[in-house]
Amino acid sequence: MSNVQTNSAISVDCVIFGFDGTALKVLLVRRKTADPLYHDSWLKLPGAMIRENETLPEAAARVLEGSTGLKGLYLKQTSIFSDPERVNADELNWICEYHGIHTDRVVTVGYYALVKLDRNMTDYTSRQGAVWMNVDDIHHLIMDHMDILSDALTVLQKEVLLSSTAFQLLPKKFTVRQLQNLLEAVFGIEIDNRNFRKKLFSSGILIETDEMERNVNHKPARLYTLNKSAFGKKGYGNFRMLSEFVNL
Amino acid sequence: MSNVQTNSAISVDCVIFGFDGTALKVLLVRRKTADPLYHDSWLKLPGAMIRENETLPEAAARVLEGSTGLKGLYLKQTSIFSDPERVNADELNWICEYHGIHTDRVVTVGYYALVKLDRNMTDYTSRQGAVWMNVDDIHHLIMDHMDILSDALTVLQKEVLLSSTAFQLLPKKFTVRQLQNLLEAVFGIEIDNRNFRKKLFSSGILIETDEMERNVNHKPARLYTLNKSAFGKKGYGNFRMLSEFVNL
DNA sequence: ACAAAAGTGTTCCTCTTACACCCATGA
DNA sequence: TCATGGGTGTAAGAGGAACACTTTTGT
Repeated sequence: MSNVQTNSAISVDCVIFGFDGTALKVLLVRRKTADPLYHDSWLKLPGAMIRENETLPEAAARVLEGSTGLKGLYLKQTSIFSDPERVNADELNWICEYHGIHTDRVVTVGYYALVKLDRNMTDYTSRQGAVWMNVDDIHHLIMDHMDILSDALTVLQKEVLLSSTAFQLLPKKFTVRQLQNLLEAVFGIEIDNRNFRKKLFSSGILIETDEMERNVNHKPARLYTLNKSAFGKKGYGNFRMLSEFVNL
Repeated sequence: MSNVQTNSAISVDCVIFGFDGTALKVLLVRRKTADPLYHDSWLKLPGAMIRENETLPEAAARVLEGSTGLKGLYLKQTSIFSDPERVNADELNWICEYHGIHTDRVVTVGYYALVKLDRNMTDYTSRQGAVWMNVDDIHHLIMDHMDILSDALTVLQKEVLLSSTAFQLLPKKFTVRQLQNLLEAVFGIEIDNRNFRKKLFSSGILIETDEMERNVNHKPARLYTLNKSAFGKKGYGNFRMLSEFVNL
């Protein structure tokens, strides 16, 4: 009864989704190493080891704050990646050296976060040397980070369908077209603009403001805010879902 | 840079859902201890510590096989419970003693499994001293097992809505009424039988067999099987969802 | 014969779909 | 004045909701 594993290190890796009004992007960082061997596999998801007396969501929030400079962002756990072979010997060495620790095994927990991609955000992240890549253009990441990313995208899609999660990717005041673009980007579909507006307005989930877009070289669009009370709280029953507006 | 936690023990706890044709149940076990102090908090979810060179899904499958005698059951990870305080000092002592290990912290990963509750199953589990309780009747479990259970139920509801997961709870050949009861139990709703049949048959997700129920003291119902190809594979686009048949 | 659940159709009405043009702004 | 995306209505058809009685079996 005692080949029980007690010396695992646990890490978190964050898939930080951003939406710029048109395309869905993910924040990637470069691994810090002098070894030129890793040059073409540098890109990875931001992550960290958990510390003593820290919960996983706390660790993920710490990574998130480090990457974006913001606290209190939307954050949700996806899956755990626990294959004893997920980190090979070289990578384990790198990790132990980099963190100054000794461990036999690293299990990682995926989180995804949603941020509003504006100028402040891109300024901050580029100062850190991080990059926002279009989800569709990411094909290789180190270790099993592609798996973590795909998994997060699947979870995001389900969350978006069944809750008001999508609005975490939009500014407080947004246009109908931004919401439509977001759903089109997340699901890779096309939506009829007229019918979309009809359903959306009659559903009561949007509150009209008296503000308009500014500095666009076309007719400015009206800005709306989300009517949170039109969504249910928890559990089901009188539960409104964004899937009402999407045909998959 | 080195208050990094490296001596966590990782456990899995399984929420094993079963459906008997009418109600949704969960398999609970009693903690093995001589201490009478724990008498009224004995019930818990079946679980185990992970072993070296074992992935978490493997550990969960091991627990599942131990509890039900069956291999290859549907199994899905839900969340991680990582609060350093989730296991108090007494409980940590009990765990270390029971498993013959030393550790400072136990992080647990929730899994849920779906089983078909038939006579063989209940015979097996009652021989083990485990009990199948109605989901609605479970109010207290040890440690944070209630949280793990609630979380699993929420994930189950989402899965059932967006996939063919529900059929894992039914026998290969089932009646329309069993499927209806299942959806009613999982979501706590009522469904109009005539309209349900109409939608179901026209959707093409059921294949009619030429078998009937036996030994029921009313008109025997026809048995159907699931037409798996009517559901999409992965991702979205031409994706059929059970939510088509449910109004929340 | 009785009890218990299976199985079956129709009507009304709502909601979905498909589709094309004018409008307001910045350059 | 031109280019760009914002914003609007209607008609035809499909699909959803509500609703009650007959059938088949075991006891």
